[in-house]
Amino acid sequence: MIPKVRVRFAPSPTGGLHLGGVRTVLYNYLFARKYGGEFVLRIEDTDQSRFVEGAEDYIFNCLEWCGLVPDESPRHGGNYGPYRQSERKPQYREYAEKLVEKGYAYYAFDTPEDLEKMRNEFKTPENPSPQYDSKIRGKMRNSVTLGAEETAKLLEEGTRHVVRIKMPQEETVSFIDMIRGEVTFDTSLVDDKVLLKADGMPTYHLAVVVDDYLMKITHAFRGEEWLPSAPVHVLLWKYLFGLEAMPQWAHLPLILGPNGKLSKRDGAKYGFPVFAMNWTDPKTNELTEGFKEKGFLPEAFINLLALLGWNDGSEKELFTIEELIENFSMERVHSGGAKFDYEKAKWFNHEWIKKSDAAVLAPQVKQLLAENNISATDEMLLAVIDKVKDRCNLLPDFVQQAGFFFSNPTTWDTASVSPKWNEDKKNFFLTYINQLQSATDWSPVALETSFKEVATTAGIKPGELQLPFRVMLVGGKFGPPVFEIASILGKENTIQRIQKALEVF
RNA sequence: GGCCCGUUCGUCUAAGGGCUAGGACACCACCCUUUCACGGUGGUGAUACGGGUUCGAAUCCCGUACGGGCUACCA
Repeated sequence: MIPKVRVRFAPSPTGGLHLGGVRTVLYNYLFARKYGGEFVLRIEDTDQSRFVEGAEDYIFNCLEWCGLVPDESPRHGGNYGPYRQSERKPQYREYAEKLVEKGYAYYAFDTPEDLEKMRNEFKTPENPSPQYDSKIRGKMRNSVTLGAEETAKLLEEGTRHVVRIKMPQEETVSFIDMIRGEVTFDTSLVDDKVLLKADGMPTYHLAVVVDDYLMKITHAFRGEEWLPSAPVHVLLWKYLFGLEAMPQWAHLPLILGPNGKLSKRDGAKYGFPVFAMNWTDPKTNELTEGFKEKGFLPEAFINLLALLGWNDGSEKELFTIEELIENFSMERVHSGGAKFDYEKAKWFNHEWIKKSDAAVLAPQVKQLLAENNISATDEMLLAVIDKVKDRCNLLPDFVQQAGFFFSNPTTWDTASVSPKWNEDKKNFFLTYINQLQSATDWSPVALETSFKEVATTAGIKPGELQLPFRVMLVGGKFGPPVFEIASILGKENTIQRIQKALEVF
C-alpha cells in the first residue's frame, strides 16, 4: 500500500513570513492537493530565546490571506499533535538517549566559553571556522573523552550538557533529491551537530527527523539553505527509524534579492515588500510593509510565487490555484536560485486585477477610497471599476484612477490647458452646456456626437477641445475616454464640473 | 578557507543530442487612441570560459571562472 501523501511546512515563529517561506508553503500545498494528501503546519519553536510575541498568529493570518490553509496545525488540530515543538519537548530526549546508547551520539559538557576558546585556538587563515568534528571531538569534554564513569558522575550531578551526533569517519552519505537528483556528502567533513540543547530542547536537526517520523511525513520540502545539514538528517533517519521510512526530500532553490538571499532582515529596503503581510516588530515597533497592504491580490501573489522557479512546460503564465494544483510537479522546479523581479510581480497583479470581476474588487476599492476621504456610491462603483481596472497595477492605483468619479476636482492641470485656451473655446463650452441641459440621450456616443456638432458649428476642431474637457471633468490628463466619464458622471455633475472649471481656466 | 548547490537575453524561464535557441517582464519603435492605459505589430538582447565524447552539444563528461548557500546549544 502506498502511504498517503503528507507534507509539512515548519516555520519558526520569529518574525515576518517572507516570499521564500510562502513559496515553500505553496509548493507543499500544491503537492498535497494534487495527490490528495494532507498538509501539516508545525511550529518550530524550539529556540525560546527567539520567541516573538504574535508571530504565530501572524503566520496563520498570512496563510489565510493566501488561501493556503493547513489541514493540521496547532489551530486546526489533527491526529499527530501537538503541533508546536515546544509542547513535544519530553519525547525528544528519549530519542537522543537512544542514539547515545547505540553509540551514534554522545554527551558533551563543554560550556559556551569552552567552545569559543576551541574556535579561537584552532582558527587559522586556512580554516577560519573550526568545527566540533571527529578531529576536535577527542580534545573536548564529552562522554567520548571522559569515559563512562566520569560521564555518569557528571550526569548524576546534573551538569549542564548537550547531546551531539557522532559523525562517522569517511562514510559517504547520499540521497536522491526530487529536484537535484543524487546529492553526496563525505561524513568526515560534517561536524558533530548538537541534537539536544542544554535546556532539554531539541535543535532543528533532531526535531525535524523525530517529528517528520511521528507525523508520518512522506515528502519534505525546504529551502536550499538546508542542504549542507541534510547528511545529518539522513544519518539520524538511518539510526533511528530506518532509511525506508525517510521522506523524499526536495530542496527548493532560494529566492534572491538584489544582493543574494532574501532575508527577513531586508524588510522593504529594496523598494519592494518581502513579507506576505505587514509585520510590526513588537520590540522595536518597526513596521515592514507586506504584499497585501501594498495592494497585491492574493491570487496574483500566489501566481507569481508559483512561477518563480517553476513552470508547466508551456508558455502559460497565468494560473488559478486550481490550475496550479492540476499542473504542479516537483520535477519541473528549476534548480537554480531566482532573483525576484518586482516589475514582473506588478505585471502579474495587473493581469489579475484585469481579470477580476468588479464586484470582487469593489469592497477593497471602496475601502481604499474611504481611506482617502472619498465615499463611493455603490451604483456607480462597479461601472467605474470596470472602466478603470485596465490601468491599475496595484490596488491603491484605484484611488487616482477612480477617485475623481466620486469627488469633484479641486485642482486642475491648467498648465496643459492654458497655453491654448481662448475666448472661443470658453464660448464653446458655454454653448455645449446649453446643449447638454436639453440632452435626453446621455450615452457616450450621443455625448460625443453633440460635442462634435457644437464644435464644428463653432469652427473649432473637436480634438482641440477634448483635452480641456477632460481636465474639467478629471482634473488631470488621465482616466478612461472622456465621453465615457461624462456618461457615468451624469448630466448634473458634468455640467457642474464644466462650470466650475470655466471659473478657473 | 572547507563543504554543498547552481550558471540560457538586464530579470523569470522553454528547448530532457538534431531546423534561423522560443516565450514573458522590462526597454525601444510603430499602429490604435487628440489624455493615460489596454490591445496589436515589430525590434534590441542569452547558451560564462576551456577541453573532451559525438556525424552532430545549450543539452553528456572533466577542468576553470563566476554566483549563491552552509560552516551556532538559530531555524
